[in-house]
Amino acid sequence: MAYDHTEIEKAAREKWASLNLYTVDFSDNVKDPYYLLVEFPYPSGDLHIGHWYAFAVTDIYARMLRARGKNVLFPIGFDAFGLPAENAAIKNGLDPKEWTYKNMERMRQQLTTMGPSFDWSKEVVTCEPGYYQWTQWLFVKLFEQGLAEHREAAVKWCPKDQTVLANEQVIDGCCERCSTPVEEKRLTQWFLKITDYAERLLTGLDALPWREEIKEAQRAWIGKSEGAYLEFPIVGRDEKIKVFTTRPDTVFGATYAVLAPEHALVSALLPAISNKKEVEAYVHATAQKTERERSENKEKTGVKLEGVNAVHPATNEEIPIFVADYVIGSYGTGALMAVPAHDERDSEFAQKMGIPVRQVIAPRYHQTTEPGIYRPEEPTTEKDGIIVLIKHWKEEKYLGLKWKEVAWGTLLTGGVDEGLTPEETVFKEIKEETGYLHLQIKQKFGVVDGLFYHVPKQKNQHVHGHMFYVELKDGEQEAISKDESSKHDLVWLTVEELETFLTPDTHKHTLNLFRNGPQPYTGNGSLVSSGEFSGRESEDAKWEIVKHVGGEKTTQYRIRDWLVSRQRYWGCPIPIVYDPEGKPRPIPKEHLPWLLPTDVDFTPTGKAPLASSKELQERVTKLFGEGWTPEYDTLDTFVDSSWYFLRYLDPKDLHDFSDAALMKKWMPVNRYSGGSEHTTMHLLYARFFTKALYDLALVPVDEPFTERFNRGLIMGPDGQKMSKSKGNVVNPDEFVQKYGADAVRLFLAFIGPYNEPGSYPWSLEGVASMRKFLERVMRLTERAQDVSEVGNELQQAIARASIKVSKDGDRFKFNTGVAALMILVNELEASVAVPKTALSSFLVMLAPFAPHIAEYLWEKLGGEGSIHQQAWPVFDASTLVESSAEVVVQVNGKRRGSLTLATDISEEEAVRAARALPAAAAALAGKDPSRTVYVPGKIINLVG
RNA sequence: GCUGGGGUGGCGAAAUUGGUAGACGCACUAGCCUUAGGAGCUAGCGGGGCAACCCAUGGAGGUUCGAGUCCUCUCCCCAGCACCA
Repeated sequence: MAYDHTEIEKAAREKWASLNLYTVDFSDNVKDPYYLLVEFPYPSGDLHIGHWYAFAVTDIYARMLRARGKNVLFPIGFDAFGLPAENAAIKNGLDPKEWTYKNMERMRQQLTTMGPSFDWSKEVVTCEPGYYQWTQWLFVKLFEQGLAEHREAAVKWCPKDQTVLANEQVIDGCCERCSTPVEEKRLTQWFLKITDYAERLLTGLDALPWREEIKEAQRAWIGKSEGAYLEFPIVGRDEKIKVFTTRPDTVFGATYAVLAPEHALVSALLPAISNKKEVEAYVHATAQKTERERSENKEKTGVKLEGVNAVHPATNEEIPIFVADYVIGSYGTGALMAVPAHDERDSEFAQKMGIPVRQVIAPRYHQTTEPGIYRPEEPTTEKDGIIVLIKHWKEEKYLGLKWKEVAWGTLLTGGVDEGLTPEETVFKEIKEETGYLHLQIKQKFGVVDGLFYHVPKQKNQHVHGHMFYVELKDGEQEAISKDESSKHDLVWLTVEELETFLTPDTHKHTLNLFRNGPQPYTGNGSLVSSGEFSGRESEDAKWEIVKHVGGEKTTQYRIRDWLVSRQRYWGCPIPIVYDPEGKPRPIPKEHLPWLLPTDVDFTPTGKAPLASSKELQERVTKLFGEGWTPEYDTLDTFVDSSWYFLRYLDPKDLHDFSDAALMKKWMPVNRYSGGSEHTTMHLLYARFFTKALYDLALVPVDEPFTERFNRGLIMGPDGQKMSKSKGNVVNPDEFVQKYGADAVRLFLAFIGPYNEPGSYPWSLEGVASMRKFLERVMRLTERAQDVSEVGNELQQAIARASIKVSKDGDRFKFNTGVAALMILVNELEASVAVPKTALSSFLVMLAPFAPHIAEYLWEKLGGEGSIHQQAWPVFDASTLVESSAEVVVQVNGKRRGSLTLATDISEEEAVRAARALPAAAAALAGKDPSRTVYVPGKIINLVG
């Protein structure tokens, strides 16, 4: 029996078609419904290996579930609107519609060669009026709900092609077609208010059993941050600068305010500004910058608004106002309070501009090295202290204190006594502890908090350490008390020596500030120089401070409203017309579908192609009257794909977008398989649509997809991403011709875990080995014979495979599923007789993976109907209960051998048997084990 | 930089609640069969050692009778976000 895969595959497909195997029966109320969804393809015209990976592997699961008695909906369609069709039109003068339909026809043929069990009767094509009229209807629903808005916004513009570009057409700030740097242009655009759903899109994630990776990517995209609005009045004016901050606890450290160049206040303040020209020039220069230039050059720039000042809301001090492009106009309020001591960007800007830095939070160190590890369980006393770095009067050396009682190297320290300032304490302590008399405080580094266990005093201390740098003027010294000199030795060290000498982290911190200059501290800690809040925990005092300065708690999201206008032809027309006043009006349902006109010019002219249609204008005039004008933009194709999974349930419905009863039964989608590139945009948009429609009572669920799996990527045979320029592109058709569709399916299933987004190299030998496996299966079938009873061991092997393969399918781990089938084949091959019944069970399990050859061999065995109508082999639990098992014998946790023991043996007997094992006895060297661990069926550990 | 996911043979990868590390396959080696083989069959295949054994899941510690799996630190790779206040 030769394996003529071409003939076998053709025959199998004809058989399935004649039996109409894959049309899902919506009226079935007995079987459990299961909705298995794969992202529908764009009809690019050529089916590549990635399509195979997406559809053929997911098909394995669809088939497996059907065999397991589920009523499976496994639909397919085309995401048929989009740019490539229009580019083909521009480049080669083809009609986008013809081009698309021709491609779809070709792709349907190619998809068929995979042998997938799609239910084609549910096919959805987004560019068909029967589909897009409902995209339009849903848009109108959102518009009526206030979720679609018409407003001005910046768009990407290619000056060379004279056309607006979609975000995804901008690669590294350049036009994807001509590599010209993209500019921004302001146009009135349609937005869907996804921001209204930001919080629900975020909290909804918690209950979804998706991989953390996917959920985190969505969380990052939504970008929630909690903070407050604070207001900084402008001296002598009515306007106030409203800022957003997540760190109101640092407000006392705000030493200037910054406005984004596009902030409305900048132009409002211009008359009052004395350096008006400079400010205007800066604002203009920023506006000229492309997105690329802004993100490339992270060097801080900005201009001070001379002649105007803001009032600090806590201290009432006047602080300067700057305009700087490191502030993003569209985030928060487009203005911020700058705290250079506690924000990296503000620190950088302040250093460049020479703006004062004010520390308001003390960095905190818990001592984590011996001696003096902080003991959180014991009480802690708080006090102020000093940490002083002292320079020698002649040499480049600094004073270290080497403690005698403990292995502790420090700078000079001391407690600040009642009534003394830290500065006074510096003079006092230096004199007392070292005897040096003449010195000068050169630098103050602010405050650092140290929490440590004071070994001599035997208690925890929390010291607010005021850091100083002091230079001795000369070596003149008076005698110090015995008491002082007995505690420590004075040593003069270089900076490098000091670094390893110092024990407490706070002292290392002091040295670091001396060597590297001020660094912003962005953590939490005790507040200092913060008026009545000084000494408080920054985190605890945060919201009280907001209240104190008259601020308002608020939450900001990074996610922006979804811009859905595209100045493109091949898309769903936006169902809007403008009345003579220019007000947008939704197109009434009776005029839907609002057809895409055909008399248009696609050549990029800087205007939307629909504007060139005479028919469209005539249509509007005829239906709505003189003075009414059409909307010329079309919808982003992500809108089309945000609800297609609802349409699959009722693709031909002329009266509604879907069927309420069917949605109730089939939604949410049980499992959605797709690519990781759709983790944020598509998945968020589809979730947003579902939630919005749920609120309109149009959809019965508020999350569309219960499970989501991102599949991996197939790389070229060289392990590199496939690309024409590398010449490593794998053409699936070649392999299908040579080895057959079943071998290709098996290999794709076997190549790696399907439940994680890894990348797997294609391998010629790998596909060939799957072909060999299938040939072995054929030879095995030839050996099959009628045997009255299947042996127990074979029965168990089949049961093991059945459980393993279905469990692995549920986890989307087809690689180990295939391995289990291979193991079963190995066992069948090894058995003297191959019972037909055993082989049938195997073929039913192989069928989801290799549907064609399984069908063929099923017939050879004389099976009735189609193998794809057969039930998955299910076994009684008792089949798997084994009377004996191999148990590993360990001595002190090391393997010394193994025993085959009855599973119901007592621990005592098991241990006796283990001790009788020569290797175990030798390892025990005649001694009795002090303890034994027995895990039945697994392990016996004798601990000596 | 931040967040998330990972590091296991020459390669793709396996490993329920902690319980024989490397299943299954590729490549490779030896042998058999064959006119021949890009076929088939048998055996081997983490490292060291004649062997008993010893060492091995990025590295260092720890918990445990027992750790790829749990904890702490650290290095490296991948992905997402990134001047988001």
